[in-house]
Amino acid sequence: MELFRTQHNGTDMESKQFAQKRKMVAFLNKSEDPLAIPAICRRLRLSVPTGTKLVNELIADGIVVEVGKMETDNGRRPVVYKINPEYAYTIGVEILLKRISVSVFNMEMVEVFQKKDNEFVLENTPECLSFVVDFIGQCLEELDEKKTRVLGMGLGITGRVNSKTGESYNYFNFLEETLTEHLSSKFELPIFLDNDTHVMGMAERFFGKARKEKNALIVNLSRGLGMTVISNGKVVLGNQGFAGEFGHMQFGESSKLCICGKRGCLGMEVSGYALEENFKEYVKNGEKTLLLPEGELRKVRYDNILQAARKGDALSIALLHDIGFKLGKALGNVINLLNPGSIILGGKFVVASDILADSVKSGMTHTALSQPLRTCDLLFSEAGDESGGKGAAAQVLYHYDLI
Amino acid sequence: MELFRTQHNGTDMESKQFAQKRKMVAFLNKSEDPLAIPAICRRLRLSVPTGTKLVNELIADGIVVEVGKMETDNGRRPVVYKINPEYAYTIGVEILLKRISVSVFNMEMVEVFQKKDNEFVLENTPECLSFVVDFIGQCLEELDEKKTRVLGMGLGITGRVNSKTGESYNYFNFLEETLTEHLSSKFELPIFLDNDTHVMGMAERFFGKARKEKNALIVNLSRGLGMTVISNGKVVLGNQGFAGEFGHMQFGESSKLCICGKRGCLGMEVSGYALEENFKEYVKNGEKTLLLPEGELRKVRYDNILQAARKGDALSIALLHDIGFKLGKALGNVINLLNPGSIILGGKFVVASDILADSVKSGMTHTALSQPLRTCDLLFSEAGDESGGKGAAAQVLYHYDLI
DNA sequence: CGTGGTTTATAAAAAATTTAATAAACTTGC
DNA sequence: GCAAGTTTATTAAATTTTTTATAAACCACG
Repeated sequence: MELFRTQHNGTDMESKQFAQKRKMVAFLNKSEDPLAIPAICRRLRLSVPTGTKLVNELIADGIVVEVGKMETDNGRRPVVYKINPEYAYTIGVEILLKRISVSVFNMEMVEVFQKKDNEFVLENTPECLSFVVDFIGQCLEELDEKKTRVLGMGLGITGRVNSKTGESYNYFNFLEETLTEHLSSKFELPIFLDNDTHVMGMAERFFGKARKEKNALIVNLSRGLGMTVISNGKVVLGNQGFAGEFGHMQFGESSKLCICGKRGCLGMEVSGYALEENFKEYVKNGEKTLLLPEGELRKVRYDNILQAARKGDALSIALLHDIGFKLGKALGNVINLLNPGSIILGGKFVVASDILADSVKSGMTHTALSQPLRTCDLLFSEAGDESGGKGAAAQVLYHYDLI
Repeated sequence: MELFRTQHNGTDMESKQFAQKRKMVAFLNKSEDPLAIPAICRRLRLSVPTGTKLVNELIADGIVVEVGKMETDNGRRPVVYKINPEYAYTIGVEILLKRISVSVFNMEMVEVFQKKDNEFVLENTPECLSFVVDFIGQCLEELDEKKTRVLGMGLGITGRVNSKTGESYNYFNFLEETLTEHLSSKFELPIFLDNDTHVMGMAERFFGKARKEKNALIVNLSRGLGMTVISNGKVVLGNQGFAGEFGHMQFGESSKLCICGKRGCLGMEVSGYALEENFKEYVKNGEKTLLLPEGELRKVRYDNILQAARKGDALSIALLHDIGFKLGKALGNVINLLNPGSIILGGKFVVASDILADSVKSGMTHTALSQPLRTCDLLFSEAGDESGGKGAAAQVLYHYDLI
């Protein structure tokens, strides 16, 4: 832990060795496979004897473990090493409108602890904040001896967030200090904050379908619409961390008033909210659907419409196609601007990926230039609904250059 | 030169020292002010005696020069050092539709040589390519002894370019090899290729108004419309280097057919071309203007309209306002997506910056969210019309991590 | 099944770097 | 104007790192 917790900025021998060890740990943790000492030494420009010395010290500290001997084509087989998966842990907290979850991961990002509350309702009140603090605090208690080996805690919260200052604008904005400062003082851990969409994008970038992609767009299509932009392998946060407000881009033909105060926001036409609204309007106008009469119209949520579409409900499918086409057109514009290698569609809408795929692609051809479009893959996230915690925790590893 | 030309990948002493020297040179060249040995050593985690040794070797190689003693508040004044400005040179070539220019810069980016041909007309023919090759070749001859000290040549060419592979798609696309390969074989120099807009963006990023900005948009508004996106301090090239096709984003209300084969491209409404078209249409419909009857209508170029606007021609001003407003609306969308800290307007339209500023800002408020808009500055490039060479040459320095 | 070729690992010798000590240059305060 | 404090520069001693040499592990080929 000392290796990450303390800052070594001197020019003395100890600082240099700390820096080398940190680079070594970074290299080992970023590598998919265990590494041999000669390979490590080539990368770090170190002689084999010193490399061996440093690795042995890292083993003595419990940071690195020996894995075994590697199969090679010729020559003596090297002993290979990896980061001790139980050396340290990261915490990922997801605070959504109707759910809070706390996940704890080991160095291999295996979830070693999870606790969630699906009854939770996010409100911008001190009571809600102290519930959140208590909830996280309980989880920390349950961690027992692991508690002392936590590198940091990453949070993903709905709403607008300045991930650079650690401020949350929509929720818990009544504090004197920033939300990050508040949580730091409560838990005495390094805290990293971002919005739910960026956190989902991080998960996709580091563990999901954008793992090998240096330029990607990750769309979060659930009740709202957001985007994470990956350029040069890094998440684009922008000047204040507000980047990715895809749902508030003005592409639309509609003139519905958005909560942001503008008309024509894409999110008013492409989102779970829009799906609900459109569905209700069509049904009121006498359109038939498989969904009803099971539930009352006002109780229908976009999740239900997505399920109905999967079951073949014509109205739901038609509405989804419409949304997919509009989304595709908007994405085509972003393709022209950023030339991504792949676009990953995530969020609750992925359950209807079969229905969306064609309409999104069709929309993209309407606006994207053929050259950048040709090499841009449209993929659907396989991360699942509860991957937010992983992305939230990834912020911690990212900060320590371990990912 | 050896320091940059050769690759040192070993773990031996010589490679390590080469790597350290390269880092030292990078640090010195990136610094605005000359640096003292203790400051260098702190950054490179080196003891003062070794730092001194390396600096002395760099001086012996002619790479570094002593500047003098620095004023400090207390203590002995340190001797400060900088890169020898005449140690090496970079070449920047700009190949536009109606101009070719070759500039040579020293390490301080002072132009030590320039040659241009304003009669040049870019055509996708072998003849035009050999003219270009000859033109550059002549410039190299005229460099005399400096010729042996050229780090590399960067080119900015109109049209679509894959800067990663070095291919040019619109011009000189008849070659078996890539344009970069072709030029490399002709000049035996490291060659770096990108389009004119990215090259202009590079100039703005490293020497212009985006110098201290990690997240910026640089708009190239001339006869066409392009953009360079800067995120996390780096130029966003995208998967194939096509990023920045702002002019082909579909925001427009117009349905004019663009050369790309689509309708509604922003460049059909916001560009020098659009300005010309709109002007002609209005004049045909009997609108009055100060510009005519000096020239015939079909000879009017957008440059003339911009000048007329500066002189107070009501029609030209009105048309510019319209373009500015539309541009602002489109930029507002990109603000929502990327949250830039500043937007720099460059290209030929900057002569009318006074007229554009308000209308662009007004357009931006129509689409941009208030939070990201508030901290986004709208600036106008001061780089001037012939700064493309500087940006082209910057590619070389960027490649060697000297900028 | 042994010899030659290849890669890894370890131990002693050689080289390079850091540390510590000292001198030099400069400011401030009395 | 001199002593105390601060920072840079240089030199010699101590430490660390690399180099070299040697052994170990493994494959392929005859």
